[in-house]
Amino acid sequence: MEILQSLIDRSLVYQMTNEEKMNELLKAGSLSFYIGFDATASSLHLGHLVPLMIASHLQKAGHKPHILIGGATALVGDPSGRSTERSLESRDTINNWATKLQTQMTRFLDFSDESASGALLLNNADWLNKLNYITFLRDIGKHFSVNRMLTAESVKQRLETGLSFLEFNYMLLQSYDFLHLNREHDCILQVGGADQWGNIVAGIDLIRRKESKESFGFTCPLVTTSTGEKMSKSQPGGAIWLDPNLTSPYQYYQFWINVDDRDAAYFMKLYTYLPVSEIAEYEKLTGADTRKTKEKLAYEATAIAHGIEEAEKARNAAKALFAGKGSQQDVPTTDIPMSRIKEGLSAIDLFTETGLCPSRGEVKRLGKQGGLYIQGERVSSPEDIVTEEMLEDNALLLRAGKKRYHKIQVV
RNA sequence: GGCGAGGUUCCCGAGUGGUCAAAGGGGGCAGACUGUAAAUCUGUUGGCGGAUGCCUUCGGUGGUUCAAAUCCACCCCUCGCCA
Repeated sequence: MEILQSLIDRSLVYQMTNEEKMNELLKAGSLSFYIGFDATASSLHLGHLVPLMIASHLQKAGHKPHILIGGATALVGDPSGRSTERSLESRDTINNWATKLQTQMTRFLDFSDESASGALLLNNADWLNKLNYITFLRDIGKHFSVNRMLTAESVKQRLETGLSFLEFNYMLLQSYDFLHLNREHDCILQVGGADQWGNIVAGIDLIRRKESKESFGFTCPLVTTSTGEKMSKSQPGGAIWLDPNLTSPYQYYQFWINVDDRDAAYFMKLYTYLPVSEIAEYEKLTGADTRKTKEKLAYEATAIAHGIEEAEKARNAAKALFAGKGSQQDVPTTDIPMSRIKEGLSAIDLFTETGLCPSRGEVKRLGKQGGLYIQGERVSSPEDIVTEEMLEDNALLLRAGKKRYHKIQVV
């Protein structure tokens, strides 16, 4: 199977330059490609997943990924696909974030030195921060036509709401990154999200002008759910992060198992390594059977992001809670000393302490609406003290709403 | 630099001295119905507190007033037109 075709089959490709030639190159042998991620938060989130998966597929096919952490470009902020200017963070913060992102990526890519296709991590701060403004303008800036930049879709949109020169420069910096990687690492392919098209093409042009060499690019679709939501930060209940401290593996699993029916098989293609032929079988499932697809999807996706062990736990917990099968040992748990129970803790205390509810007011509201449960019993007065008699195996199972669970283990 | 418009709670957007924790919509959350789905209907949507109480919020800082998101001064930022 040709790698390019298999990416297309998985709906991972949106647009590309010179498909025929790129396909030949990808078949001919190992090539170097690059994908950039700006360090704009301390963790990657769902919106970063597709590019990571593409990098992973390409690596498995023998190509060498260069993962660019935009330590410098994050200081500028890419206007593409954004309606407002990004807030400016300090350099220290961004460096700190960049380090964290690096570790998360190791789940998706092999960074070992031994293999010829071992992924390389680079931070564009290493070369961009050294640039001299005048030199840069003369060497690089002169190759960019403002007239043409103004016609770029990403810029056009921002012309309505405003765009500062800082952001307007982003395209030049990203193009320069590509040029740099082309020179230093022989990168001839850049992969990015659909909103990166303009930046990628600009880089290809720059390489042609400066090096008289051909390079390539392709973009992946900006994934949206069937209900039109972006797969980035605005999911129900907040962003889904890859950092287990921000989004636990259990929550991560729950996100996937709760996707819309219409997205289940599609997401399988995008976010797992399951062969397309196998996914085709899942696509045949309809109605309630779609749950099987989602269970598989959730398990696979969690295994990729958090490892098999965590995926197993998340699955066990889900089975125990929602299907009543197996033990509840893997359900997210908080330990509480017996002394505190004896002192008297109310549902309000327990639900806020476990993070099931953000505030005491929220607990009361939930109670009023009938969404509070302890040991499967609806709690109507959250102020009531929880008694020792309610414990079962020294544990309490809390539930907020239909599907948010947390266990209290008394020690 | 000049002139004009504007910065409101998660988002959009109303609100021009008390009745404003702030209309309406979106989103979120909850209940019912289900398959931990969708659609639909209903409720709810700043924090704390044992009721009519207090605290934080309407770009920032000061001020006027018994009382300010609403008035005044200065500042910051955005947009448009002009230069």
